[in-house]
Amino acid sequence: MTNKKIRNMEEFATVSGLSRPTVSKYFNDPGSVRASTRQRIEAALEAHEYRPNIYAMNQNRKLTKTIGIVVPLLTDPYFAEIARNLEQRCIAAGYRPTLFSSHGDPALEVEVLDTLRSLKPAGVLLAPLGRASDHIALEKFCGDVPTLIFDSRVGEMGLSFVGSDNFQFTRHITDYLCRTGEPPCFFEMKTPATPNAHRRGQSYLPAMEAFGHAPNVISIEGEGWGFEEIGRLGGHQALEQGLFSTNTVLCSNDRLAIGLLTACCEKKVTVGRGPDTSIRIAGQDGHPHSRYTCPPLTTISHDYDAVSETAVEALFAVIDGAVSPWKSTRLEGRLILRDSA
Amino acid sequence: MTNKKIRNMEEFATVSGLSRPTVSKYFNDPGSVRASTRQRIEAALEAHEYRPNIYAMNQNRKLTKTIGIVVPLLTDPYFAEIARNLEQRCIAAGYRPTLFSSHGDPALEVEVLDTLRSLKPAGVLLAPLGRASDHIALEKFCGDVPTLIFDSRVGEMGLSFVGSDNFQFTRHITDYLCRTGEPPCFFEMKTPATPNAHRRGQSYLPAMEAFGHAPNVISIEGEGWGFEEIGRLGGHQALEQGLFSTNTVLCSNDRLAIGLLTACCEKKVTVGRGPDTSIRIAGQDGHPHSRYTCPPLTTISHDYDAVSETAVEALFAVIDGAVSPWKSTRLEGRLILRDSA
DNA sequence: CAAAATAATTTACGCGCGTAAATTTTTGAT
DNA sequence: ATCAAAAATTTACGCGCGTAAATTATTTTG
Repeated sequence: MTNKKIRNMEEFATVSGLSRPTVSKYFNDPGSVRASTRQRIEAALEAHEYRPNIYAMNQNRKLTKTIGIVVPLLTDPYFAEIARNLEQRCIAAGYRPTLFSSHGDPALEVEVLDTLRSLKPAGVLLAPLGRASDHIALEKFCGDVPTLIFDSRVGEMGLSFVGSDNFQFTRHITDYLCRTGEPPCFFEMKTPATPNAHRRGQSYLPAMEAFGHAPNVISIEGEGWGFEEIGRLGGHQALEQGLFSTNTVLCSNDRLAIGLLTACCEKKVTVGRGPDTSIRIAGQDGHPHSRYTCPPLTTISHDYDAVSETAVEALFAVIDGAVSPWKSTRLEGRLILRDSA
Repeated sequence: MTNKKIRNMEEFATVSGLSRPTVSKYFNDPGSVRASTRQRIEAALEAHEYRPNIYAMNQNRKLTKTIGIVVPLLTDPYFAEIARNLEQRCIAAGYRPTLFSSHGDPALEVEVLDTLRSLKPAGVLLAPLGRASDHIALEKFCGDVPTLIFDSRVGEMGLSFVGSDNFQFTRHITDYLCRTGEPPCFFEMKTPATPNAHRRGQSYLPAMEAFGHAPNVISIEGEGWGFEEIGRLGGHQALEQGLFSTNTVLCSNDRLAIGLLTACCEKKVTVGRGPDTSIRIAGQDGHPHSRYTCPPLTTISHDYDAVSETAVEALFAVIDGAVSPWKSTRLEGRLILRDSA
């Protein structure tokens, strides 16, 4: 490393013995310059540690190398995990991912989108809040920025949708529960935040019918994104009022199940599939925490990798110029058998 | 809203009947222009929806309005929660927070810092990985960017340190456990990732001594940030080999405790403080999930709000020109009594 | 080895804004 | 009404880079 510091691309071009436009080309696409030229630049890069000014770079580009990743609630490990997955794929593809959380607030979601718009991103991976989202604002944003919707579908917005097949989720785990014991009651929020929850509720009915069982849906009160607490309170109520008509409960999602497990614990109701337990509980999502509940939670898991890869690939294809009609891709879940059911 | 779109600040200044430099002043500090001028700008702002180009703005500023927030692992709800807290405080203060996670990887931590450097942030709130961090790279970064270290202290880096008083944490909860039952064993990782864990281990010994009890530290194997799994595996081993000399276990942190709870569940060891339970388990951190374990976890909680506020205030003070010597602020934790101990 | 194809260079302009200095206008107190 | 202080304006320059067009150098091909 030499002593004098490089201030701009002009100076850096000089020390590497090239012209500024050539160096500029390199930074915008290292593959667009001759191999020998590339080596000279990379050698100079190690010797002088220069990095182009991002702001000056992006000012004149209509599209940057930024990818926005937006999730409804980053404190939910499920979204944190999928965000991490997406983030790493973006980096691997040479983009600069930037992470945003709507924190469960529709107004904040719109603000995030406004911020994102001014960032001129090459594309955005957006998991919307769902029901509470400002649909008009979302639609408008999708018109301005190449946006791929994931996790929660809202209309036919954006380039495409990638998520999980909620019908398959519920059908599959209901099948399992029916085959291995009493048929499950369905434990859900009365006014769910996302359309996924609605689909799961819808799917429960025919799945039960196929086995000739009468469905029993317990819809509990509760607003917002504090699912564990909602599940816990609703669980207490359901247990007290004897709303569970069988000894098996399928929860609309894992966080609700975690709350219900806590309620059971507080009520001294033993959970599990053994002979000395009184209730079976299953969730849906494959939440990162589900492995560590007591007992460990039987659930049907998102295919995190496949969802992430499909979403990212679809977005990159469009960024690279592909034109394809809107479509919805829904991936199947994998049953994870543990002790709770 | 009128039809023609504003392309730049020049045009926006024209429609609002002002000069560009005045408008520029407004965007850099709305309070720096006369009230009547401010109103005219804000009226025009609503009528024409113009937003200054961030890239052009930041190009000529040596310091931007960006605040970098870096945590070791965003998929850990503890860090996600504190990041959310910090984020909102930054927004409230008129800054643009940008979130980064090192994902438990020292190399990635350095990359994040490099990215951050090129963002010319007004300041950075950094929770380092700790032991695994590249100390030289961190030190260098702190020399370039106003950086406040939080959560895990590493030397005397940056402007200051804000975190929790780990000595008080362990002393306090050990006291509680000693007073209410058998004295606790201490369950920890042999090679912890953060200095906090080390302090807690150190603090356990004198706390036990004060009660005249012999300490018993169980140090388990395990590398990385998968604390629950490490706790679970270590828990199985400890239970099988009878390493817990009393019926009470204090874990170095909540995630380890969650893993131990799972191990107990898998081994049919009943946890709680009732007469019909065989082991008491407590954690440390006030992890967002600790309320929903089975049984709910007794723990000593970080004061999330106070830590966040202190950190943010300290950083803003320096950004606003205050000069103060490096100092370490450590806030006390609050005991949260639940059913596990 | 010459011609064609490819890569690099030179030259030149503009992006959208920050910002400094000098000037004019407005404000608020006397 | 008068005048000093404060605010806004005008003027002018520069930041660091993208990018286009024309030119020159290098590599590849037949």
